[in-house]
Amino acid sequence: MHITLRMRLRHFGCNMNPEDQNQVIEKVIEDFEPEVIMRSGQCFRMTEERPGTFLLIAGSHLLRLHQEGKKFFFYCRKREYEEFWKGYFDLDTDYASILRNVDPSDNYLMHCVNNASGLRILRQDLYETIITFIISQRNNIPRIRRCVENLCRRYGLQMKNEGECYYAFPKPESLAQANLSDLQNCNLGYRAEYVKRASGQILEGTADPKVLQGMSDADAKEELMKLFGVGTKVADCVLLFSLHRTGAFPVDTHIRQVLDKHYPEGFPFERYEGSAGILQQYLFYGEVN
DNA sequence: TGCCAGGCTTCAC
DNA sequence: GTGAAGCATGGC
Repeated sequence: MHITLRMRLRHFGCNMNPEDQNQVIEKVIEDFEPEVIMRSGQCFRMTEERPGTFLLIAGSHLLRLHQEGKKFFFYCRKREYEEFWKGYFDLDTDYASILRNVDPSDNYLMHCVNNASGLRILRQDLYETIITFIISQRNNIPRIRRCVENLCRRYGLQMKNEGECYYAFPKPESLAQANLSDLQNCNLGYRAEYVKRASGQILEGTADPKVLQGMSDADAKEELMKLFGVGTKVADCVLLFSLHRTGAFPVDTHIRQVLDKHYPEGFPFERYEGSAGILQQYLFYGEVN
């Protein structure tokens, strides 16, 4: 498969500046399963084009990723891999060492961890994570994907990658100034107003990423919850999936059911201080897949 | 056809 | 501070 893409790469890259040219970056990576990540409900713009080949748009970046066992082929600029995608997928973190701390007598958690081997907590763009998880509320994942795609096609910048057109995630300016009924036409329903007003607040300086970075988890959560349409659950998702605060533990209807059924005495947060959010994601994956 | 979805804001008390 | 009501839409 990667041979075909290499040929395409040569075709499109023939007249390009080498700096702007995609390359095939080959890596052997442990504990990394793109399909599991795609189905984990963290990101909504990742698809499997064909078995083993994934297409992902994050912010204004586009990546085609091909997998052959533990060998991965990243089709992007080398610099983009180093400065963006490696961090995005959290590839410098040793997940095996984190998972070794899972209580072996906790059969359910052990099952979930083994069932979602290769899951990683992404480091997504702050604004994109805020908006996509505002859209996620009282919504199902197929419809969230459609809503986000509608939003990107309507308000995102059209980009080109070696002749291939795609839409970047919209900027706060675009969504803050958007006509409310146009936003509703993206099938956002009542969330359209949340998206518009939260975008306006972000433009005015609420939830500034530089400010959030210096805050404790609790203070950052409080700051995020100043955004219209962001409550405790969405704030926890942003803390976990964008700011990589791995102690954040979003509780939605699925996790509530898991906790009620498998942890009637309470989830052992004290054992997993600082990493409970990672385990939450394994529990979530087990529940929805 | 009806329930439910990675919940939130508003309002009454 | 707490609890109930209302909210858009489509997947299953």
